[in-house]
Amino acid sequence: MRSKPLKKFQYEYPRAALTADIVVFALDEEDLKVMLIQRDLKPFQGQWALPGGFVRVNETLNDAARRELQEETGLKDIFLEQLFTFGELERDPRERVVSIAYFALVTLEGHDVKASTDARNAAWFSLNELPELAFDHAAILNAAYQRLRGKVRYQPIGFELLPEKFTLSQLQHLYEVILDRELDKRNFRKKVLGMKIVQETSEIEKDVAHRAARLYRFDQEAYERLSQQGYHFEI
Amino acid sequence: MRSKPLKKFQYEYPRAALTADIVVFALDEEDLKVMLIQRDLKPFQGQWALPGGFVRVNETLNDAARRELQEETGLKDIFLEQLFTFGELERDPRERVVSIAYFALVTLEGHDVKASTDARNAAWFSLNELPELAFDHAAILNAAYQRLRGKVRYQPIGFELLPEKFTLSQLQHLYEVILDRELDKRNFRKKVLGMKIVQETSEIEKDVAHRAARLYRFDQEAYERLSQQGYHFEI
DNA sequence: GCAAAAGTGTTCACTTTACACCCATGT
DNA sequence: ACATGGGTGTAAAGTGAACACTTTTGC
Repeated sequence: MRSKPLKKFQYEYPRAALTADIVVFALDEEDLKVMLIQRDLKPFQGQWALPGGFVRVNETLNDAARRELQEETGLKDIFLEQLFTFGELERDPRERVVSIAYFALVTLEGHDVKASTDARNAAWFSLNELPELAFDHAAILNAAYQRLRGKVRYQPIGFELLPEKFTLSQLQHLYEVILDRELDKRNFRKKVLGMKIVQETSEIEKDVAHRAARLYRFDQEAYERLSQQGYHFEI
Repeated sequence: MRSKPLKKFQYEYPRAALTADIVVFALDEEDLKVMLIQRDLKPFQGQWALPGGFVRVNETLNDAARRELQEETGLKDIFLEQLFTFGELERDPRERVVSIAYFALVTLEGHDVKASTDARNAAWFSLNELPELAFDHAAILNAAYQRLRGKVRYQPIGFELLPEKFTLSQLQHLYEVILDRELDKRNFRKKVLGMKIVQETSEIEKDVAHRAARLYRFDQEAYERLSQQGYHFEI
């Protein structure tokens, strides 16, 4: 075993270490999933934890979150938003660590986790079947879920969980899973189409054993135009 | 000039310094105010800035925010909530500093800033007449204002800006100032009284040159009871 | 032809908005 | 008596919720 490198960075007062941890949500046919990684180092070796790691002194918090996410799970170019900063004293048994938590949304299609080189320890877990988590990551995950539930109703972020083209039933299912209640099909469609922020495409679903549904796409520009006019998205 | 103390705290990698900065809002007869302090040290010496300072390695982020606030402004026991963490690289010209920003609400009555010992540099500023601010504090302040505007509509935090007993006109004025639009008196009163979370007291306003208004108080318990029953506050 | 999901309107209850006058008090 | 804000109701419009059947497609 080699000796530790020389500790070269000295300060007048002790300093906390800074980490970024990311709660990545995705949606499959069944329910909401979260990405977890299995730790191969102490502490909590072998336990599941949120992807994340130390913030470097010359990178922004956002950059750190994106870098760690890509290194540990292969995910990149996804929706990412700062969530909350966790700073309890005993979060990490080794020393004082303050963590800036992020939450991220991703479509399962086209973001193959297994394709990533260093992701042999990464896996999706259903929110209902979570393993025990390292550190205070259960609390972070919970905060992220609450945020998602709150935010999805008045900001059009749900689309980040769907492929570019989707059916209205998929969209409805998304809201039903996240809000954990059933929605009325006719009222839902009326509302969504009335908002004028989803665009009908000329395509329909493929390979389904029943009538194929029309595909729509989220119209970001229309949304921004309406937003500026004081329009208020709400489901 | 004495020499710097020995730098005793050493780490394997360089670390950012951590600060907590607080945006304190209050309301007077006219409009929304923010508490600022005039810096007596470099950098930005003499310029106005948000109250705040370094987080100690063995105190939580909340504790740091409360401590700094009391040290610099004398304010204590007030509504305080984490806002956002600012981590751009060049926020502070000296070195990498990550700041956890808080926003706070306070009643002007009973929180006399001048009574505080170390607050000779603290003052309230109207949001419309802000001086140039140090660091990225203008951005922090703006984020706090947006948060206040968003949050006040669906959480009963506005009461934190009023004295314990208040008139419905004061409450309406509060929403008009924060949301920056006029509200209809009859509709406002109907809505607020219909929510059953303000309690009529037997008292009335004093020393006004017109008919004295009835005083009400916010009923926290009723609010929590209703919240648990799925009730959703909204103005 | 049957299973499975797509697609489509109307009614009723409730909520939101607009609006104007008399009342109580202090000076 | 007058100036100042306090306090009150109603009607019209708009929004949200409940509800069931026909259509299309693959097997």
